[in-house]
Amino acid sequence: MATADELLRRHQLRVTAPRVAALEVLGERSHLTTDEVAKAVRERIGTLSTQAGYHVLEALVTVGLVRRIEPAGSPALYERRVGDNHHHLVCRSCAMVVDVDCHTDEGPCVELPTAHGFEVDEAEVVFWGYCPTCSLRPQSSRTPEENR
Amino acid sequence: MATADELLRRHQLRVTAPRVAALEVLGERSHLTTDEVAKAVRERIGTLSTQAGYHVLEALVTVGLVRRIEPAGSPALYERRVGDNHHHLVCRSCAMVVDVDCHTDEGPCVELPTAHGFEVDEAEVVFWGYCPTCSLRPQSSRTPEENR
DNA sequence: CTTTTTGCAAATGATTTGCATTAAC
DNA sequence: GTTAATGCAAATCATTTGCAAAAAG
Repeated sequence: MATADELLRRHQLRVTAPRVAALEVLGERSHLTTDEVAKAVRERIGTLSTQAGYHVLEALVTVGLVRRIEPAGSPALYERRVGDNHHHLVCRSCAMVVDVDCHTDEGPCVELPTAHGFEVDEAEVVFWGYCPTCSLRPQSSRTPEENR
Repeated sequence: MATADELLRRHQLRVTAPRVAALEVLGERSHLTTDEVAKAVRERIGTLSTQAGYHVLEALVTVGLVRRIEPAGSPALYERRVGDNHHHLVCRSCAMVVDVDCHTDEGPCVELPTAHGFEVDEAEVVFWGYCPTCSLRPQSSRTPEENR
């Protein structure tokens, strides 16, 4: 796998400590909020303002190095897996997010609607339910972090 | 079709003017924001506070009379079509939302993942793209309201 | 040295919460 | 008369914006 530096250069982004650290953090853990990324980056490089956290992630999302997912009701989450069209399983109780691969050998697992004259470029699939732990104790007060 | 009064009673909700009006409004127009619903309700019954608008919609969503959809980056939208597992086409440019029926005679159009121990109860599918108008003039500044 | 990125502060916008008042049952 | 719904105010939380300072190329 390419280093963070190479990835950034390849996408015409200046190589800065916050960006490198953010890419590395997201390479290790997935489905992190802006805040969680910023915190982890701070642990690596010392400081990072909240706003810089937003800027960094925005830049990475724009060039396609990072994917932003925004499950209803929670802050945006970021992940490194991009372009493989995987989907997400979200727990209604603790907001834990799990990746789900799209297992259909014969093309995409959802057919893109051609009607309505829309130019569709992405299908976003979110499966809502309860994770194993929350199924057992539904009024769980665990935080998503505990599950990641 | 049942009247708003009947629907509310059936779901053990007190029959109040704001709730009746909200149901009626959503029976006529779909994909409205809290604000748009509140405005339309005011036109029917005189006044309604913003907060009451949130309360009313929350109550209707909770009993399943109304569905809330939350496309990334925009405020929540509400619709009366519930339980038919239809999906949404969202324009990246003007945020217009269009319903898409799920055309698969042999069961649901997306297979629910059984792995990971999740109890999945809903599959939410959002198709992102550009509506016909925005495909032609991509930097469109039209508002979603113009399209609904 | 030029352009981009970061840091700081303030603003925005949707939504939630607490509590008194009012209306439904 | 009880309980639930509404109205009002204030608070919260994620995110955006504007601009000056710092760092990358």
